[in-house]
Amino acid sequence: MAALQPTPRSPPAIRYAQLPCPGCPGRHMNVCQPLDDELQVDFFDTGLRQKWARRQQLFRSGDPAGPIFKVTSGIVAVSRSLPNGTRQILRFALPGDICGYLSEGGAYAFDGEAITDVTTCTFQRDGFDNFAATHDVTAEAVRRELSQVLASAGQHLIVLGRMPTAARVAHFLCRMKADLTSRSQTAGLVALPMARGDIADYLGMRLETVSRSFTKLHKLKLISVSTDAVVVLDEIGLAAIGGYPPE
Amino acid sequence: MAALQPTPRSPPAIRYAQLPCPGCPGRHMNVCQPLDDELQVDFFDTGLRQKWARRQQLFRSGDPAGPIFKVTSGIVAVSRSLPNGTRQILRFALPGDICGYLSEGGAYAFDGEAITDVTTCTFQRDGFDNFAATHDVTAEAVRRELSQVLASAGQHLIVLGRMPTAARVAHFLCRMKADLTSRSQTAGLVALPMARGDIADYLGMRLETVSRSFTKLHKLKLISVSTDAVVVLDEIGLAAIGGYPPE
DNA sequence: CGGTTAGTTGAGTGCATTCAATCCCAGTGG
DNA sequence: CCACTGGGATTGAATGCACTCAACTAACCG
Repeated sequence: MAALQPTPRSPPAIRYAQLPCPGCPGRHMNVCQPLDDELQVDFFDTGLRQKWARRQQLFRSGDPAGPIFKVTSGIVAVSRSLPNGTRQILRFALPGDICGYLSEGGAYAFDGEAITDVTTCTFQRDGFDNFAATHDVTAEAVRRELSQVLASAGQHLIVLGRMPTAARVAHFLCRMKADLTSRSQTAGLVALPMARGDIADYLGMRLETVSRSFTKLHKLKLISVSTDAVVVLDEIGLAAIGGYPPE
Repeated sequence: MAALQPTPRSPPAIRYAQLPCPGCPGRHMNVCQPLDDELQVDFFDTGLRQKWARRQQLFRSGDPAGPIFKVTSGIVAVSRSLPNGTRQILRFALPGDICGYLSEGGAYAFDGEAITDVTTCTFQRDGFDNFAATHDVTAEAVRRELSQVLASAGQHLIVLGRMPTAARVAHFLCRMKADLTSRSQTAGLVALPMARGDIADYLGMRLETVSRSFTKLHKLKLISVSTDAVVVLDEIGLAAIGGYPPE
């Protein structure tokens, strides 16, 4: 479990050098995207750049709610673990995404773990809130980000509740492909920086089943598999199995 | 399916008679709760009271995003159906809750169906947005409502992804009990206005399995079951099985 | 070259599903 | 008043999909 490897909570923090948002090139609606240059500098001046090693914990469910993290590179898994040792990953926060935002009774609502090496722009919570409170565009962007994440969680509920395992994997691949393509990617190549076990924890299945699903989709000539990437051979067919896009 | 019974989309709308929020007595953070009396009158003056029959659709995924609904009595299921006919209920909107808020590309993101007879306070979307834009407390309340729903969706993901069926049902009962207790309810009696099939669609299982789970929990002397209610006999034991509350 | 970690594959089990029968109860008409 | 009907709920039997446990392979690093 997490306790086995003592993870330093706060890596060295470097003050942002008043640069325009490095992770912003916008996949998503984004909390700093709508700001003009001057405001963006003000905003980022309240943030610190931090680097995190793979498998480090950025925040932990139950801990007093501290900073908010904007992922600028790498991937953070937002998750929660159950007493029996299993964990469920709720979402992967990609570059540009915010995580550690939700709190319940003054504590982080979920765990945040670096799936790859990660850099974040780290904001003090009250500074972040104050900025949002005094700048309408940011408040609006936060609202949109929340809506976005909520819609995505809704989709995820459908996947976990109503799809067989192969379909889940197919859906996941389509989703990753769509997410990555909007960030300029080579043809059908979908990078999979996360381990099989992480995908399993995201899709509510076992890593062996993830593996079997990959080979199954491979045998159907829909994808070509390697450890840390997948080539989508038949996007239509894959989307059909994965029920993607919705409807 | 839905097409079988032609459901009139817009039941007769009655203009709100400038009354204080009828559904507000606050289970939750609420979009009209934080307003002072005068503002609340202004706010509700922009809403219409509507009545909906059981199994009527308030809004439909894919339809142009129309009004936003505040449930004032009854229960609305927010769901999405898959091509194969199965559906997943994402949440039950109880009195005080907002639904129909999320949109994707100008269309409702999900379906909304009255599980019981329902009354709503219905707001035009842009009127609602304008009000939130010009009243900070409302904007803040919307943000909190979104956070609340998002945290709840996260919990739901854990249930669907990582819990066996009996635990899902136990969790569901604990949750319903907590929700209803905060709205003053008799001892251990948990009302279940929704059908078994609805519970199944919410918990990602079949109605037969829901039924079996009920009898299983009954045999463990944790609950006593009837069609439209459950008596919780052993709250501790039930919570233990259902992993509720989280952690 | 040995050791470690991640991934794949195989065999067997079990839990939830499917399909079908039965039960229960409220509503209705004889 | 009671038999009939229909929808919802429960129960039973059999199937199958995903899980568990275990062996094996591949890649990586010292």
